[in-house]
Amino acid sequence: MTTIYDVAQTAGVSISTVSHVLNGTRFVSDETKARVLQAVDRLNYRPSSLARALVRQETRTIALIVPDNVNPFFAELARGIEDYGFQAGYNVILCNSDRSLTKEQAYLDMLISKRVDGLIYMTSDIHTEKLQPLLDHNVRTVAFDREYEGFDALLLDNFQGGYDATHYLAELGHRRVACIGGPDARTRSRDRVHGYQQALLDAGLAPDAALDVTGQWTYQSGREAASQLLQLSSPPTAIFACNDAMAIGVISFLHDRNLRVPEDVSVVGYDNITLTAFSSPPLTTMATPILETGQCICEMLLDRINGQLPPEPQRVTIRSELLIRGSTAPPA
Amino acid sequence: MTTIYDVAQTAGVSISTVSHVLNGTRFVSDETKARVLQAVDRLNYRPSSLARALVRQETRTIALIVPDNVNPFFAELARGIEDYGFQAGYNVILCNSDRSLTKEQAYLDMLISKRVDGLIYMTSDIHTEKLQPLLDHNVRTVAFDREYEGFDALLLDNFQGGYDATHYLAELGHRRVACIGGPDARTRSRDRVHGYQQALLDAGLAPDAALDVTGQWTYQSGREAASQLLQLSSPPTAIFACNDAMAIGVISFLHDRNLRVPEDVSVVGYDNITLTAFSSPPLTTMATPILETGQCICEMLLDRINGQLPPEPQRVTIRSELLIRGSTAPPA
DNA sequence: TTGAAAGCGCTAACAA
DNA sequence: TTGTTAGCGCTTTCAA
Repeated sequence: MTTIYDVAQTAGVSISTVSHVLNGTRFVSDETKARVLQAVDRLNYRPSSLARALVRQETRTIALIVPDNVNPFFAELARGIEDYGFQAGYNVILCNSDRSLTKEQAYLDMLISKRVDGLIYMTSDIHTEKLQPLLDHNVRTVAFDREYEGFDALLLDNFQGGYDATHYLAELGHRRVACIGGPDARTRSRDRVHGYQQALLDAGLAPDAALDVTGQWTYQSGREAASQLLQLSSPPTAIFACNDAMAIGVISFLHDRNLRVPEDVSVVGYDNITLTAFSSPPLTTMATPILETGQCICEMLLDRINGQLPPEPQRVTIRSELLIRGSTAPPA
Repeated sequence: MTTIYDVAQTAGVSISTVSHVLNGTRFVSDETKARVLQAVDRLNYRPSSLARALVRQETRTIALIVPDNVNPFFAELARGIEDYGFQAGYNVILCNSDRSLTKEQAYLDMLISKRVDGLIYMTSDIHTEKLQPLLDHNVRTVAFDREYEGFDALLLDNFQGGYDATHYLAELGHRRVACIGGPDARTRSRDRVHGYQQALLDAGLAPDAALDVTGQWTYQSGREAASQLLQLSSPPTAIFACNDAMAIGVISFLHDRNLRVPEDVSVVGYDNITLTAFSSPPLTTMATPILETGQCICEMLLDRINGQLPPEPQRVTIRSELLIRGSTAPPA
């Protein structure tokens, strides 16, 4: 491996000169500069970010912890983050937690040791104390759709989204509106269900616990929830799934049962992942600007890292808006 | 930031002792060991992988370059890679190339500088000479679905897959079978189209250039290709899309046009991404064990890094097999 | 306009 | 059974 010493030697200068021409950190005569550059080229020299990071105390690497990068929502978010990071000269380490505390803990330890400059944290209900080491070790962290004391956060307006989706369905004339929530009872995403419940109340519709079911955010769990819902003696005419994947699962199940969407049952999703424009029928959903959200999170993190943010933790909330497509209609 | 010196000091030992108890690299008396561990704990010490990497000449970090991590196929592959890497103690840096040579080049440079131990390369037709620096700088590389001289590769049996899909359609009785290929004319994935063509020939079906169209691997391009195909004076009764996303796009278009799948048109995809089990109807596809393939690639890379592979470049080929679901039937 | 040298936080060879 | 010390490959202060 060729080092800065090799370059210095073949260029006939000192290593500090090489360093300075490479970083543009002080004036170097054109002639010496040329000799250095030529040596760099001839030796095919690539400076070691490792050594640099050790002295500069910054790695220009950030990490992203998601439950599962296959989930299209997180995939798109990751994409936005990676895009923003790339143009700013940062690399991103991808970590899947599977919502397992053990895996998260293992990753946290690895990442601190690797001295990542920052972390974007999207996942389970970790106890705040588990995050303490991040603070101690100077790993700037922004949380997504979660609030931890002392940490920046990018939030979603889940209550409003759940409310709007349900309100729309009620306006269409549906009186039996079901909701498929996520598994976690205490997280912010639960607010989508709360918004649903409130909208029902406001529309003068009696809440029915049987219509309020739970999924696992996956296609498959959407199918299962739909199955459960349709076994009811008085099944819903509209289903609001708290994310798009489950909504797609619902449509899949209805298709199997020869029920038509939206003629027999209306379906609304949440997030507006790319796929929803291409489902059959295209899905009405609470559209979130996912890519932009990813970029926004990364921007917040890099701003924090580079000291452009006020010392107190920041909170930014992103709203979703109803996007009407082919999966919804008035009840028959 | 607390260092190994701090730990040594509070434990009243030398730094080499600290290093050795942390790495288990030489015998240390139980008593000293306990003191060290206690100090580590009290100071909340995390060794710097950076410093370690500098002396050990290994970072335990690998990188993955994909065209786009949102594409479900690459997302699932990435997942398999990340899984395998994690359990082996490696982190993975995610890079999206958008099939842009410029971006790839920029990433290659960053990654070499970061001294990643290895790279998994899934993307465009880069000229082999662009990869030369990887060899020079000791970045072990395995290519996916591409062959570069001097590099390990994990390949897909694209010809056979294209053949099998088409053969199945012909057997069902279809005589007008269309194919939607990928954009790149010279890549291995093109073999799916070649397999299609051969199967047509073998079935005694006349090739028709109008039935052999091109997409961009995306949902949207699948829609567009379907639109083009259905404008034909004699449209196909079956469509083989060279990946699942395009197949989903085709179904989406047919749904818009009130054409039934499979009654009016049969559709076959390729890859078996998770989604295909939940489309309406579920998609018949050439199933590839995507997750396992990802793991297999990562295993190959780590084996190469750790010197468990023979010096000559390895080639492994993965076959896909027909998975019949609801999107195919005999022609009306 | 450039160079010498200290130091970033570790590992591991050598010594005791 | 443990300690001393020379690097790993850079950046940056101080000096010239």
